Amino acid sequence: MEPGGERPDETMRVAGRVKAIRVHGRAAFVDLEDRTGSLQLLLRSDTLGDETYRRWLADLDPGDILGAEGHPAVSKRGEPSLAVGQLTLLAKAIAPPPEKYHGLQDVEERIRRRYLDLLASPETRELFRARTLLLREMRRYLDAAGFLEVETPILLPIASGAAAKPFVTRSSYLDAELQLRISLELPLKRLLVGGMERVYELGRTFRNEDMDSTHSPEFTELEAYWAYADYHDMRRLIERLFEHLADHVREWLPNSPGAERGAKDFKPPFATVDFVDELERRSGIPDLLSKSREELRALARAAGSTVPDDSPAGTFLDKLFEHYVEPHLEALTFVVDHPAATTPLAKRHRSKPGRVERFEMFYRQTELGNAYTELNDPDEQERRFREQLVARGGDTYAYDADFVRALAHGMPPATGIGVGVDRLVMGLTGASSIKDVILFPLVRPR
RNA sequence: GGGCCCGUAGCUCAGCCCGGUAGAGCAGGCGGCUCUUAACCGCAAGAUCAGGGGUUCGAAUCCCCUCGGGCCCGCCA
Repeated sequence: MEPGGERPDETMRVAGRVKAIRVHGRAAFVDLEDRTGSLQLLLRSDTLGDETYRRWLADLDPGDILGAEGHPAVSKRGEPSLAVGQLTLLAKAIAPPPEKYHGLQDVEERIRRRYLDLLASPETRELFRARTLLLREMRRYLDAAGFLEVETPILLPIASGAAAKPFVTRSSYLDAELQLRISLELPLKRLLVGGMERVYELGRTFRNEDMDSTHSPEFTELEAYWAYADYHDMRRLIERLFEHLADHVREWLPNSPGAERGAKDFKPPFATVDFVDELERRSGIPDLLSKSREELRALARAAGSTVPDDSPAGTFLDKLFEHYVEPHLEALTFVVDHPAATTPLAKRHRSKPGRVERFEMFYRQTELGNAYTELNDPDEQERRFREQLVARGGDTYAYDADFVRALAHGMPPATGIGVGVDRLVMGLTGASSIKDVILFPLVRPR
């Protein structure tokens, strides 16, 4: 069609939100936007009748949701348009939208009133769409690998499977305290005992800790458990998943420099460092595995840690690692074969004494996930839980007696992994705060 | 929990150092304009300057406290 042209024989109907109104006396342009994009409506006094034209414009505000019917046309400046014959107000915007050019800038308002952020910012809409697609792709990938998605309890008598403070609530009916889960691990391993050989859960986990750019009190975790496989198998599975997601994110966020970098960084091969060797190298401290709890505590203190004196030995090793090694883990790195004292749920290493078969993934100084060859010996599991209990201070792995009883019935040798999904989405999209990838992050009530 | 920074109209910002009683753009109102796309032109309106207290003849501005947020540290798989 030529500029100024119109097809009076064709009729089109559209609906969307008014983004901008430009009135020129007896003609007006209205930008209408929906999920597929933006279309210019052309309203003219001469075709609509002056009274109708004036009444419609008088009632029209940015943010209104309209239905429009008319003929395809091209404006004199060449913009594809709809020459409107009928206009229907579908919803009135009483409150104004954010500033039309700068959008919503205030960080707090963008989080507290996410609907306005989404309304004003296509980038925000695209990011959250990408998040959903990434989660869908993780499910597809695991489903195709023969894993079964399951749902396990969020409300539990004792939250265990990790060292963290739980949220506490109550059941009126049971007249009993309940805790919100801090991990998915123990229920999923019970399913291995029950003969479900490949399971995963993708769901919300809760930890009653401080919030910052990489910690949210409720966050999304992926955990997968795989019978008759070990942590080498798991590493191959997760590396292929990362590569798969990296290929997709570039396509879903084609204009995002953050996603461009993420896609590149999540392509294998990835660096590998041995937990103990790397810590000894970076810190200059020899023979870490032969140190007593008291010696480790003194070393952690010297490195500036303030965790309680009666924390378990593994906590001090973790603190030393966080202080000496983590700051160097910029590129995606697999840290492997941790000291046994740090990890009560992992199986002892087949050849390295004092170690477990474990890997952790780090990207930009932040842990993305954690995997083991799972401990399946009930007697040793009980001992390892009890080692945690000698320490009274700090957070420890809560003793879950029924879990030990379940292991006594035989859990197949298996590997398992936990992934911080919000952090993975951050890494793949280049987001710098966990709040940027959670639609409605927890904020202090006003 | 500690340190630093921020909070001015519905939105985006200026004014704060150096105290003199709040200014613009967008949105909203009124008027003009038949080709704009961050439309434009004119007029009028819109602000307990986050809240409270203090210093001062006078506080958005200086000081203290509180609330909310951001960043760093601590704590946290």
